[in-house]
Amino acid sequence: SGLEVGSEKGDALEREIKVELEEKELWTNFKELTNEMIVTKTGRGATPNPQERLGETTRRMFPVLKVSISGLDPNSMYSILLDFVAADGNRWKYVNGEWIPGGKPEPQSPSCVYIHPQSPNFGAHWMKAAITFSKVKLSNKMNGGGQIMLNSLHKYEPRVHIVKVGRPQKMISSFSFPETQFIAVTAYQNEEITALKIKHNPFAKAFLDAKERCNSKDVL
Amino acid sequence: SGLEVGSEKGDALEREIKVELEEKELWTNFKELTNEMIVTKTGRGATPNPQERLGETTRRMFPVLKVSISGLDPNSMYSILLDFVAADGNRWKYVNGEWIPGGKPEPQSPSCVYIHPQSPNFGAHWMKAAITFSKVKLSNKMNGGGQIMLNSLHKYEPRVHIVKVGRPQKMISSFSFPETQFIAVTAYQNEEITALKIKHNPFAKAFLDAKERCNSKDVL
DNA sequence: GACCTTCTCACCTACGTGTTAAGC
DNA sequence: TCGCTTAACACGTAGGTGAGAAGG
Repeated sequence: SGLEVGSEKGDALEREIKVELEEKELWTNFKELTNEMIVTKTGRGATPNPQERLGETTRRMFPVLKVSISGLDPNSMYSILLDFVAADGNRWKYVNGEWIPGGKPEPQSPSCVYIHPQSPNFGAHWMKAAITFSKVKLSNKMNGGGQIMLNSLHKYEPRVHIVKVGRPQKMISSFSFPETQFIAVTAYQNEEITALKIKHNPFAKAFLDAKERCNSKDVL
Repeated sequence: SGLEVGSEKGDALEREIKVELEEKELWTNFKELTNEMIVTKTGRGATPNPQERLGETTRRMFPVLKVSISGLDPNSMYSILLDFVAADGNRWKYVNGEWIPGGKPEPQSPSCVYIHPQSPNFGAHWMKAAITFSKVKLSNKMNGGGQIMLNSLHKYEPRVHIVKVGRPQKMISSFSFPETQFIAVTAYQNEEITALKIKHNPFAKAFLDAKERCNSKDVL
């Protein structure tokens, strides 16, 4: 908060803003296997009629990043931002069931910023419940939309920014979460990651059911 | 803007806020037949498994209320609200293909207020594109959720409020749209209204298809 | 019976999954 | 060939329609 100069009555001079990651255990399960996130191009998923290019369905993150925030001034206005920091200077390869650094990395400019759709809002709003970034979409091509462009086979660490708005001097606090590091991929490399995604993501239920059918066949 | 006392530099002393209804022609088509909107109870729609009472799907409005706003201060913060004013003191009946006033009206307290989900936001945000109230849900029972309770068989007129936030003296401007008047019903009375809803609402496509199948049979 | 409300249903829209085969 | 990316796909989640039968 060193950027903040002066204060009006009603504002605390010094507050300690805290941002805590939710669902740490789930994230840790993924991190132990080296997490992967799918990035797609313009990224339409299912399109029955190829003529209609309406739903630009790029891929979401799974797990979804959720944080709880405390220490804001309830009556001040903030925007909450998310971006992705290159976690190291490497390009990664999956060889013989292992991720190893290799190859020249792409020049890493900082990722675009995703603005939480409830921004801007009062400190009280952001603190009353966990903040969910379920709608952020990851892409490997820049294409104007609200998507975040990442380089495939590079490692990233999600980072949350809290920006105080509505006054000349903008105070920004940033927080990142090592548990949520992942390698961007165009297709899953580690099948244990695939299995863990299917196990926990409701949208992948079709494949969970398929696996259960196989298991019950084995029993019979 | 008579409620506003004093102003800081950068704020216009007097601005004329304008709110214009979008899709006037569609609304007028409905109004000419006397528009109806379905209100349901707690309002679950399709529930494959009756055990799971998750999606509390009360009914939306159709057409959807959309407005464009001008004359706000781009850098000030506003919330946009929607409520429903009793259009008259009557209870209405549909008799022989006609709506006629009759019966004792329910005591009319003003409806709850629906806060546009993008609230609060900058004037610039609200002015850059039409504002859509697609997610407001109408109900005939009060049940805590974000739904708006209306009395069935009473006539209402949607009204939009613009509230300047973040300062002690709150300026409120209100606008209503006679074209959007409707009678709340638990089931459609006028089948011409039903037909018009099916014709224009994509979620009713199933019934549009059914009608087309009938028509092509007639031709054969 | 007449009027109004409630519930269940089939059928859509809209879109988030990993799979698989084809491209490069 | 190999490594990586793309596109079409089947199959889910999630939920918005009016229809029609059942209640009150």
